Amino acid sequence: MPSVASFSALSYIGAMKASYDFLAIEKKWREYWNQHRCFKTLNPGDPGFDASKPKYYVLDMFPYPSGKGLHVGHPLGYIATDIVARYKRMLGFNVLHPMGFDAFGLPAEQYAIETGTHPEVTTQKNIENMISQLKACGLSYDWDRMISTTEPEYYRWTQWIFLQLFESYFDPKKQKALSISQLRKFLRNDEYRVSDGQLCSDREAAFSELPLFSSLRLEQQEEEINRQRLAYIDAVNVNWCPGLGTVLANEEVTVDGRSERGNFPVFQRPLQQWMLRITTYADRLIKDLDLVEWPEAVKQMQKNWIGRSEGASLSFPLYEIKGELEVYTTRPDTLYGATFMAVSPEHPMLSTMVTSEQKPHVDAFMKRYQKQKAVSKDPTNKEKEGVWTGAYCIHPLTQKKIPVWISDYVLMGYGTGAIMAVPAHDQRDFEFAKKYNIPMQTVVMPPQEWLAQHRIDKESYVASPETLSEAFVEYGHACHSQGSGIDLDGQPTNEAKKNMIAYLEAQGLGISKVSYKLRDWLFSRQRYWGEPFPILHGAHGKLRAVDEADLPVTLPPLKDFRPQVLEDQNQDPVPSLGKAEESWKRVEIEDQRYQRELNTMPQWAGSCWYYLRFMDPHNQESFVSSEIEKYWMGENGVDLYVGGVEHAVLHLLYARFWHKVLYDLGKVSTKEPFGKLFNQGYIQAYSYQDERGMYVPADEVEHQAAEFMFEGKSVQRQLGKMGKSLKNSIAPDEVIEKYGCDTFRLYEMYLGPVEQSKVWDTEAIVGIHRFLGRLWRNFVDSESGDILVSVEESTGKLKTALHHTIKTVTEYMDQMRYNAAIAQLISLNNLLVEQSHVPSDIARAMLLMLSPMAPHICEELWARMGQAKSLHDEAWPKAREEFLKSDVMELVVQVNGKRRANIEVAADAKKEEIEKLACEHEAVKKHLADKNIAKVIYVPGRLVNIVVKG
RNA sequence: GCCGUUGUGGUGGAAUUGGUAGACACGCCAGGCUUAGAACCUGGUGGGGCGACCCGUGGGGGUUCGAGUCCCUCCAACGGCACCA
Repeated sequence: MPSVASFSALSYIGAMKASYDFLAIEKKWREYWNQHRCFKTLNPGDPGFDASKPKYYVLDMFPYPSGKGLHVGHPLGYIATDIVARYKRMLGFNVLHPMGFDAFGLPAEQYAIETGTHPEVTTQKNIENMISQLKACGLSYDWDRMISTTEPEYYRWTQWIFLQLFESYFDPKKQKALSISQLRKFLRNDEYRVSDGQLCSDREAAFSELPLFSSLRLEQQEEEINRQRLAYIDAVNVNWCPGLGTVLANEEVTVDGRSERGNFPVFQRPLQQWMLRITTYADRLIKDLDLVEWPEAVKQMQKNWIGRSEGASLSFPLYEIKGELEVYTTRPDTLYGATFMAVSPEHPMLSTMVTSEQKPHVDAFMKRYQKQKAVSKDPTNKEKEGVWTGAYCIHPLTQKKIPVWISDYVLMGYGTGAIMAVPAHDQRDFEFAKKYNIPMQTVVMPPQEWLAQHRIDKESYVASPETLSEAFVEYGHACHSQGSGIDLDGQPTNEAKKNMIAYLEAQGLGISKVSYKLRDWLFSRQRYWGEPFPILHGAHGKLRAVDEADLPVTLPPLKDFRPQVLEDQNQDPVPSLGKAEESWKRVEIEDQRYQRELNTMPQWAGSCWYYLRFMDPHNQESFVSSEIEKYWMGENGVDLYVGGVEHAVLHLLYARFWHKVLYDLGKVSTKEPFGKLFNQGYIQAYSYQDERGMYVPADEVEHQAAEFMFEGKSVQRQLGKMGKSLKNSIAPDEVIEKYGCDTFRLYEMYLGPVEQSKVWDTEAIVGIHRFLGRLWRNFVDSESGDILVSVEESTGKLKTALHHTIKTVTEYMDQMRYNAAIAQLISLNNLLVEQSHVPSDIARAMLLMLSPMAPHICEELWARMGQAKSLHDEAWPKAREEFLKSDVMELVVQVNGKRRANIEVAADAKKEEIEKLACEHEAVKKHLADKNIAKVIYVPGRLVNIVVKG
C-alpha cells in the first residue's frame, strides 16, 4: 500500500465546493495576481530588478479600440503570446509583455460621427470596455505600461519622431540618415551640390555643372534644403476622396476606385501633401529582411511591395522634334528587338509629340481613356488600347525610325512612364503589336531543347510572330543583335544584358539603373482624429519645426469635428483642424507670424514606434531611455511579435522604416525592430443567409439532414469572418461565463496550430471542458474535497508516459504548438483516471506544464497541494531535469522494418548489449528462425532494426 | 501570369523531424445514470477479411533495411501581388 497524504482544503478557500467551480476559482486567482502585482515588469534601474536574467520581449499587435467589442477571434493571438510570456517567466526570463491601444484614425472618427459623441469620449469608453474583456481572458499583461496613441503624453513623442525625420536627410554616400545641420555643413564645404532636388557629391559627373550652394539666394537655399528632408512637402498625385473630405492611401481605395469606407468615388489629382522619403531606404528594407526570423510569405510580400529591379535607363532621340524619350528597361539585351515606343497617356511630353494629323485620333483615345479610368482601376482581362502619336524615335543602335505610341498599359507611376516595346519578347508588347499590326523582331533564341520540344526550327521561330509570345524565354541566348562595335549573338541573356549595358554606357546612350515600385509615403490626412503636425508655416513658404519644449501640439478641442465633405472634385481639401480657434491656428514667435499646419498624421503613425514606448512608457525626458532601450531590445529587438498577416506590408514596412531612421540617428540600438514575427490565423465562422440574402442569427439555425433551417425555412451557409453584421459573432464573455476562462484559453489553442485559420465550433468546446473536469476529479476527491496526490512517485508505465509527455510538451511549447502540447497533457491525464491517487511527480509536472495555458486551475490545485511558492514563480527547467532522471529506456525492435517487440534496456547500455538483447527476444527470434542476419541498425534511444535475408 | 503556402479518417488535427500512421478531441455507435431530456460517466470507432494477415497519408516514379516526412514529376486547394517594362 502506498502511503497517502491527504490535505484538507486550505482555510482560505473555505466555502469552496469540492466540484470544479471554475468561476469562483478563476475570480480568486485573478484577484490574487492583481493584488500581488504578479505581472509587474521591472526595468533596469528599478529597485529589485535582476539584471542577471535574460530578457524576453513578447508583443501583440495592439488593437484598435472598436465600439463593437471583442469576439472570440480577437483573443487568439493574445492567448498565444500570454502563454509564451508565462512560459518564459517560468524559464527564468525577465519578460516584457505589454498591451495598449491604437486609437487614432478614420474608423474611430467615423464611429464618433455616427454616435454623435466626441471621439475622445468614445475612444475612452471603448478602451475601458476592451480592457475589461481582455482582463477576463486571464492575460498576464503589465497594465501599468498601458498606452494609447491618442494620449498627448504619447503623441508628443510621435510628433518628436516626426521632427527627427523633418530634421534629417538621406546621405547618398553614407547610405544613411544624417541631420540637416550636417547637410548644411557639407553644402557650405562644397562636398555636395544641390539643384532641383538633386544631391550630387564631388565624385559624380554632374557635380561641376551644378551651382555652388553659396551662390543661391537664401530662399533658394532653404527650398533646396527642404527638398532633401526625410519629411517633405510635395505636389504629388494622390487619391482624393471629396466624399470623405480627405486624401487616402492606395490601400484605402478599392479596385473600383472608391473609398473602402463609405464607398465614395476617389479621384487622382496632384495636391501639396506631406511625404516621408521611405524610398531612400528601399535597399536596406530588402537586405535587412535577412536579419529577421519572419514567415517567408511576409518577407516575400515586402520584397514584392518594394519591387526592386535591375536594368538600364536609356534615351531615344525624337525624329525631327527636339528632345528625347527616356525609358527604363530590365531587358537592355533586347534593344535590337525594339520596334516601337509606348508612352503613358499621362506622359508630360505628349503635347510636343502629337502631330496635327494624329491629334483628332489622340483626343478621341484620351477621352475613352479618362472615362475608362474613372470606372475601374482593375486592369485584369482588359484589352490593351492605344493610338499612334504621329511621332518617331530614332533607334540609338540601328538609327531606324520607330513609331511612338500612346498605350494605356504603360503606367506613369513606374520607371519613366515610357518604354521601348519589344513585342517579340514581352507578352504585353506582343498583344499590343498584334492588335495594331506593328512589326516584330526576334532577338532572343530559346534553348535547343525548347525548340525541339515545340517542333520549331530556328528559321520559322524567328519568322513567325504568332509563336513569339508563347516562346518568350528568359534563359535563351541573343540573336540578330549585331551592330557596329557590338555583337551579342549567341550570348546567354544574363551575359547579353551586362554587355549591352557596358556598351550603352561607353557610348553615352544609357546607364545601368535600379528601379523600385515603392513610392514615398503620403503622410497627411485632412481628418480631425489624428496627431497634429508639429510644424509652423511662415511667410514665403518658410517651414519651422515647433520647439521641442513646446511639444505636444495638442489637438484643439472642436465642437464640430466632422470633415468637410465636398461635392466638387476640383475643390481643394479642407483640413478639419481649419475649424479650430484662431488662437490655436496662429502662433507668433520672435515677432514672426506663423500658421499652424492643419493636416493630421495617418493612422499608421502611432503604431510605428509603440513597441519602443512600452519599454519606458512614463518617461518625461525622452521617448525611451537609452539604457532601458538597450536592455529590452538586446540583440534582436522584440523577441516575438504576433499579429495578423494583414499588416504584412504597411504597418510592418512603415515601422521598420522609422526604426531605421532612428537607428541612423543613434536613437535606437538595433537595425531591425522585430526579430521574430509570427502570424496568427483567423477564427472563421459559418454565417447563414435566407433567400433574400439577409443574415439570420447563426445560433438559431438548425442542421437537418443536408439542409440548414431557420424558422422552418431553408438557409444558405457560408464560411467567413466572424462579425456582428453577419450575425455569427460570439463574445468571449459568453464562453467564459459558461465554461470558464481556462477552458476558453485551452480551446482556442486546441482548435489547431496558432498560425492557421480555423472554424469556431462551439459544440467541440465540451471536450476541453471535460478534460479540466477530469483533471480536477483526478486531483480532488469529489466527496470530501481532499487532495488526491500521493507522496509516492510514479513507476512503470506511468513513469514512461510522464517522461514522454515532458519531452514532447517541452518541445511543443518552444515551438508554440499548443494544440499538440494540450493533446499530450490530456493523454497523460487520461492515464490517471484509473489511479486512486496521482503520483506526486506527475502531479507537479502536470501542473507546471499546463499552467501557462490554463493558469487558474493549476494555481488552485498547486495551492491545495500545499506548495510553498506560488506556481507562476516556479522555475520549470529545474523541475524538468529532476523528473527526467531515468535509468531505463524502452526501444522498439524491428525485423526488416516491421515492429516485432518492445524491449527495456538500461539507459547506459552499450550498443552490442542492446543488439544482443534485441536478437534474443522471444517474439524476435520467431522471425529470425532460418534467416541470416545481414545487419543490425541501432537508432539510439529509439529502435533496433534487424535486417535479414532468406 | 508571377511569388508564397498546403494536401493525412465523417471533422479539427497528431506522428519523438526518416523509425509502431491516425495520438488527442469533436461527431457517431453501444451501455450507465435519469420518470424523461440536458448535463455527466464508461467502452467502441481508417478500410477489407471469420482469421493469421492484407491495403491505406492527392496521383505516378525514385532514394532507403525502413518514406506522411527526402528527391523528381503531375494534380488540386488556399493566400498575396498583378499591364512594374
